[in-house]
Amino acid sequence: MRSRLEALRSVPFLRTLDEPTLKAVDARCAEKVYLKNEILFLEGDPPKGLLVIREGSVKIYKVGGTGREQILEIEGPGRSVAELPLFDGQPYPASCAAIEDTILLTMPVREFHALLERHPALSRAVIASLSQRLRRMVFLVRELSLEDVRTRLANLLLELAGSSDQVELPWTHQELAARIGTVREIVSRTLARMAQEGAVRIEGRRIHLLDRARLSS
Amino acid sequence: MRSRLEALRSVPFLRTLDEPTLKAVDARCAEKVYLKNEILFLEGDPPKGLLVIREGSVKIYKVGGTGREQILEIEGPGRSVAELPLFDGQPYPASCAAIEDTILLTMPVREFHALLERHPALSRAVIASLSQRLRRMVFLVRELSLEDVRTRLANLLLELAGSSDQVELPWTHQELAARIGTVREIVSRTLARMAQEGAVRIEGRRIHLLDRARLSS
DNA sequence: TCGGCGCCGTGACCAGGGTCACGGCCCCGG
DNA sequence: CCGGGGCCGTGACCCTGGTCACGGCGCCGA
Repeated sequence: MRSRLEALRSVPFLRTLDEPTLKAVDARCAEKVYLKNEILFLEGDPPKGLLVIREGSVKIYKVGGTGREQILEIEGPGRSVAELPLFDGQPYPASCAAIEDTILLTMPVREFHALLERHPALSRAVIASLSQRLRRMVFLVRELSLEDVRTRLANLLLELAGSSDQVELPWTHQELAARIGTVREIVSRTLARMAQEGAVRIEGRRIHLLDRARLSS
Repeated sequence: MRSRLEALRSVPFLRTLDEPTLKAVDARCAEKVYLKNEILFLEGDPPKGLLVIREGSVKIYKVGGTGREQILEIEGPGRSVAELPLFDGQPYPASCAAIEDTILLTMPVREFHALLERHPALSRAVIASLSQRLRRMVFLVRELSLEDVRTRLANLLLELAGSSDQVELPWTHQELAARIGTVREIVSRTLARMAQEGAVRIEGRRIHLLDRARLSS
């Protein structure tokens, strides 16, 4: 992710804007650096503006009474986060923290609303983007409610691998666990079991998917 | 819910339309009756149009391999369902069935898209509506992942009761269970335990909330 | 070089909750 | 009036997965 402009341009719904408009927007964005583990905002906070990741990545998550953490979404460069409060004026439904050092652009709330009013095409793009998010949440609900840990982990691995037959795990077991709604130990054990069954081979942080059929069984 | 027009008018995002437009829309809507348990569409089906409930109610749900069912949403008169595919062209992410006899209005896909283009305010309202849904899903994820059955059931009861101190259960235990991601037997047992603890009193289908504090503990 | 910290693996334990089976109740239709 | 189907309550059983504890490894900075 080179320039601020590039970052803005790669946000799905901002892509609909023409170049001059984008430049104007760019000029009004503040930039801020967050260190790994630093918190961008907490559940319940009032909207801060439209946040666009220029570099790094962040997690959107909820924490429960026991301190366990459920990650809703992880976003990387060229993605925006936490638009929800912008749209409905309600506070953030979840918290957000940097999972590595991160550079963030912030577009003021009013600026974004002005854009929305002036560019009808933007609204349609926003709708598409929200639809995406909603689908992901529905998927998550389905998994949490109806699938066991083994299956959820397998699905995550398959998703991370894409069409390749190996994954370089981008996160710790802790983070994997929070993503699929369980705890570190269980991820560790489940991976071990998968390896033992011959479904995967584990080389440190790299995982080879040996038998996709067996994995998703 | 008297007339078709009233039904349309009470859909949150259609409210933004002026009366003549709404009448024109009304004229182009098909009406259909579904019997209890009849299926409106299945996960993966292509979009059928914008569906508005005139009378009755439906559930949006997912089913898992073991046949268990997770309800995502229950919608009643004056609400629309399954807009997602309309917005992003993808197939339905979940299935939908009538939980009682239901009268449904169907607005053709193209008609809705035409409306979207011609009425910018509609887009903004749609965004608000989607945001709502997204919030509900986030809430559901949080509960499924981080709360136990006792808590989820208590929350549901509190939500159903609103500010009243009693609820007339609108659904069977089976449906309650599917809503909070568990099974009939557990709901039955958990209610019994709550009663025994003095948190509620159960009179058939009617539940008195005796001790809200103890309930949400 | 050493000490500490973050991450990972594993064993032992425990409990929430899912499954199965069965019996009772209520209501409706034949 | 009876029979059956839908719904509910409950006991017995078991297993997934969460908790606790501990030890090992690798890395980095003092």
